[in-house]
Amino acid sequence: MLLFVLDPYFFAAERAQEFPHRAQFLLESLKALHDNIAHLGSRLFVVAGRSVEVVPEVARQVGAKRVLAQSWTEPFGRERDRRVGEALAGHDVAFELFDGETMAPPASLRTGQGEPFRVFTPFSRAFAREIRVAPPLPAPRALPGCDAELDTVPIPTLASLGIAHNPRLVVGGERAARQRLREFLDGPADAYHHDRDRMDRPGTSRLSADLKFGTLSARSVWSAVQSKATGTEWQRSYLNELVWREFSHALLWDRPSLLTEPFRPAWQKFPFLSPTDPVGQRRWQAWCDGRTGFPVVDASARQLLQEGFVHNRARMISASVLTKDLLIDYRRGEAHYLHWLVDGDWAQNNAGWQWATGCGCDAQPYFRIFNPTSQGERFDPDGDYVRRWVPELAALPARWIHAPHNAPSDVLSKAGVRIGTDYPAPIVDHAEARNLFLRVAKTALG
DNA sequence: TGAAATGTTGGGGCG
DNA sequence: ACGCCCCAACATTTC
Repeated sequence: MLLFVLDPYFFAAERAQEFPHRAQFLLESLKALHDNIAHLGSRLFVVAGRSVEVVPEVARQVGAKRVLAQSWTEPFGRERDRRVGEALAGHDVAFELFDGETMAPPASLRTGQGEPFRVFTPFSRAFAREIRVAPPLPAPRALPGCDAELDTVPIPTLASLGIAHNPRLVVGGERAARQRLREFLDGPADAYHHDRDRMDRPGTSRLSADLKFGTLSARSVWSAVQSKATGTEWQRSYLNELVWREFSHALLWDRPSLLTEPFRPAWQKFPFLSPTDPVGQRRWQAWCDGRTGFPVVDASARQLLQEGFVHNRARMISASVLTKDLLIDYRRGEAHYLHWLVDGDWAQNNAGWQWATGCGCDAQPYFRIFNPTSQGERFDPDGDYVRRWVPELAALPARWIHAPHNAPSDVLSKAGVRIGTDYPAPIVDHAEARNLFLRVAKTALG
């Protein structure tokens, strides 16, 4: 029989509004799983409660001799797995964990000194040298049934959680995931290496939520890409991103404290603006709402709220602006992203934010500061990404769309944009903010 | 998986 | 023809 536990640790009904997009994706995926296995001779049993209590209880009720589960690698999932195993052992039930969240177990690779890697490039070399990614297992042809009367719950509806359905999210479930993979491989894949940074093009695979929830395993994606091509540039480039994902999971596995503390100790006392600082509050609100006056940043903020997804390049630019231009603690941005992202994953999200801030493992140096205008001009050259998410700027020509406050007044009036009324002036002057950050960082980081 | 400041070079306008 | 200057284009250094 197939059991899914709605554990309040990651799915508390009364707190589901804190992760509305992931709740939607998860429930859709559960429903799809339920429907997809109907012909296998059993069904999906959903129970609610703490895994450490309900799993042994279900095992007792059905007389199970063994329980199989995929391990979770982030700290609390890991602890949960440990406790469930302990509880089951007390009932003489075998507990077999298998890996699947990552392509190789997160502690697989070590440096010559036996230490966890701190730098991506050597990690990726070791991965290429030592890891043979196993092809995914075939789907089961049948599932053993279950006669016991179990205390199951129906798959919750979004409405019962007080969440409105968002039609703009990627659709959950394995079938939808496989279709996304197919569309990527048949479409933008072979231009991936040069289109992946283009915020205005559908150049990426959009599989992040599938990888997070397991509607597609990283191994499935790896194998599909491997069998599609050999030695091409797009393939190398894409597989490299999967190795980055692997690296991020490994980092958190070895250093659970990363969820609360920066990797680089020098950053622990970095003088970000206090959450109670009125200037900081204004900046924070503007960044969240998408009205900083930096079009790409505002586009990404609105895409996040509406689609639960942000293009990776836009994530990096927005993180750079929040931490460096606005001097706001990366952990607040990290939490905001985790709230809204459909692909919100503790390991990936944390690694991304620490990297962009410059406080992480193998992060970019603190003085590498993105210019939101020139980034926009480079990676959204026609301005279509901005036009899509910041419609009040849609009539501006590409020449000015990334710096509307600098546009000549006749251009602005022709486009129907009044700076300060229809669209804000930049909340900070980037050049000044950059200099200030460099000074602050130099002092704080030595 | 930066950007800005600074340095170098070379073409062309001009006295 | 020549030197001078300007500046674009590119390279290097710095943060």
